[in-house]
Amino acid sequence: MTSDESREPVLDAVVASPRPTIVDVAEAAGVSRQTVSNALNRPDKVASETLERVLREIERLRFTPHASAQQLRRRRASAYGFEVNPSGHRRLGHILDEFLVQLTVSAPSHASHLVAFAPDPDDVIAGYQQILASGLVDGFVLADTRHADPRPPWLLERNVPFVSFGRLWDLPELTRWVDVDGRAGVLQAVRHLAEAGYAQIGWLGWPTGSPVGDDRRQGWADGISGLGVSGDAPTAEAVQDLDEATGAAARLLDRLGPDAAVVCASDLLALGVLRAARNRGLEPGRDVGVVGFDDTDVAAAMQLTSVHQPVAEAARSAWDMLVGPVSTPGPVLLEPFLTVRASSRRDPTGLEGAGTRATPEHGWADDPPGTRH
Amino acid sequence: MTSDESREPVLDAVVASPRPTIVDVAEAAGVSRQTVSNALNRPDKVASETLERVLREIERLRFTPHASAQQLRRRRASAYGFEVNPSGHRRLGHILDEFLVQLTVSAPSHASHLVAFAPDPDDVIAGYQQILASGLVDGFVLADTRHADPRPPWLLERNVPFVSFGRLWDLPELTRWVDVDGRAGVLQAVRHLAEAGYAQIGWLGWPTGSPVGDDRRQGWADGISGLGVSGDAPTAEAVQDLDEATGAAARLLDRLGPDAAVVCASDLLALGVLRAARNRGLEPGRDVGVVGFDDTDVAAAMQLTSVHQPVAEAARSAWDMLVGPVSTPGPVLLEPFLTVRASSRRDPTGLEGAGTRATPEHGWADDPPGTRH
DNA sequence: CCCTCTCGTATGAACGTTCAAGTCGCTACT
DNA sequence: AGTAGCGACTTGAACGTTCATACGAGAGGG
Repeated sequence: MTSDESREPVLDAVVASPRPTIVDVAEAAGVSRQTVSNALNRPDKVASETLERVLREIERLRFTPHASAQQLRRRRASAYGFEVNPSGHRRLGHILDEFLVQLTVSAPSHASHLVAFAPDPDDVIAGYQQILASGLVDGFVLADTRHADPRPPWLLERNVPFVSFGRLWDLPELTRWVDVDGRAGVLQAVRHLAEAGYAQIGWLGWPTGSPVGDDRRQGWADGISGLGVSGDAPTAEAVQDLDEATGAAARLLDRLGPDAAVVCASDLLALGVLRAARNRGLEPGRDVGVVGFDDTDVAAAMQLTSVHQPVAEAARSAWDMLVGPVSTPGPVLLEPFLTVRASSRRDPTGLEGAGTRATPEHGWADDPPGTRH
Repeated sequence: MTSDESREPVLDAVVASPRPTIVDVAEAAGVSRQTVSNALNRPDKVASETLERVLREIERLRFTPHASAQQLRRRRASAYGFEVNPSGHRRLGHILDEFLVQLTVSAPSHASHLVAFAPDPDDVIAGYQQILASGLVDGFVLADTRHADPRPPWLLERNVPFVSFGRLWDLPELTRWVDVDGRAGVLQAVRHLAEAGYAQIGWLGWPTGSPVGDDRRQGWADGISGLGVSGDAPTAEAVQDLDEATGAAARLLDRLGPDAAVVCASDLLALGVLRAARNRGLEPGRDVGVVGFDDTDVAAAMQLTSVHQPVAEAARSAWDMLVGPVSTPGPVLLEPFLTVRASSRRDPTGLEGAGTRATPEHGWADDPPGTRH
């Protein structure tokens, strides 16, 4: 209203290109810095008329708060570190890459962003220490938690916020994780195969001892006993390597009767089954059912039925847990779903192509009526 | 030397946990803020004795400069945006994911870091605009440049630093890109197949019109004519889809004589050839040579010879171009290399497993004596 | 009528650096 | 001898916010 105390050369138009500051907006709207700040951060504290005027000026001047200044003053980066690995063990499947993408997609709704970093493999903790000490990030999203992982204890000790994608098997008292219920996924696979009419369902997994692998195998065991199909339920083991898998699959097929199916702990292992089957003239789907795990693009390419992880939902949960109130979520265990393709269909529907699709093809849309526990 | 003007309670030990600031270091070393700053940023401006003392205190107090404060004062974020996409077209191969990882690995040596962001697909530019206006990033690394991509002109107009992974086909005057010489890669593949003794070498590519695909095809054409193998050199086309590829491959095989080989524009297309070959009882490698492109993990899994892109080197070049002096690099075109697997070996060496390896297996170590133009 | 309370807004200071412009002492040129 | 120049270091200010606090006006209570 009273607008004649500013005697400096007031220009109506946006003068130069240098980014406008909060002070420019304040002057233009005839209020103080703080009111502009409030208009953005605590709109309820500003009289509605003033608020409107300020917001109008913000729009007109195309003002965007300067992130570094906010970070400095707020003493918070609103950023989180995500460790990426020069794919030594970039096994089949970029679940983690996809997880990073989904985290990034969800970041804005938490007024945060992600900073990628690659610690020295010889001293991973130092990498975390450094990026944290610089104030570049407030915390971390862990993925690919190893057995006896040094990171969770280290972070815990320093009170650094973090969340893990993948259960913290070593630290049962910790609840800040999201994971996908591998057991439930494999259970679904077993039921699906039983319904499809396969006479016998075997398991091809990793050597016992890996928590993830054991969990998935448990799903198979539960499925088998639940069906009462019991009788004979052969299993085989192979490490994550195609040749090994092919060999193990061949031996497994020897022990399975006709019309059998195999559920696998990974798409790569499943690939081994496909290969072993073809080697003896069996057509996947028609002659032997095969189901993989992870729904990698290889699975899509090979028309392999596979258990799909709801990565987008996992990312959302991770954010909630990371930035939400300390009280909120507890651990989250998500139910995966099956992407059915030709490798588990006995009917010859898909013969002209390579299989029809009952489920969203690439699956990447993610998250059906996603269930959570 | 003179150390008795500080009368405040001087504590020798690190007192509280709040992060030490440059002032704490200054006091501890008996110098001014600016000298500490200089010790870190312009060591040549500091007397060696003082320098040593300051650095010692920095170490002792575990001082790390506060990134936000630096960014604010320097008016530079030393950060660059990298757009990630919710993998609609996450076709076979995570070249881009791997590129992101390698960029991240190289970031520290340029005193920079990467911020991932996912713009609204309906207004990509707005996403760039916003993250830029907030001062969170100084520039961008583009990847997956589309035809008629709006981003390069937009960035150019605003003088925003950027570099592209992938040629800027639309803007020949722009030189700030790194790319992999697809033509040269395919040429290598053709020569390799000829040496291996395949009688005839066909091409399975994408429909004409995509710059990348046409470039790769040119490598095949060059290879064929260079070898004088000429005569009959059939080609076929398919879009990036396994069924299409399998069909096209079948038709292509019909037109090829015995002992022929096929070079493909992608691993997925090559997968189609493998499949078509097996459908008619041909053993890849022994009966028909197959080479793919991208050296995805699918290629590794299927023992498919493939052209490997030196992604790590590409990332390094991208950084050089992005943060280096305006004068430096010009465009960089990197030579890919061939990862040879069973699918292009006529001898039966690999029969017990699935093929022996002449080249670093997973290839991810990247970058042989990487050649650059 | 005075006192207290609340609401809306304003002011000074601070966050932790680096820039720009000093000061001081010494050397070396004219 | 005067002074310009240089090297080593210091000081005030600024970067653009938000925190903590203060202020003034009006409402409500005794």
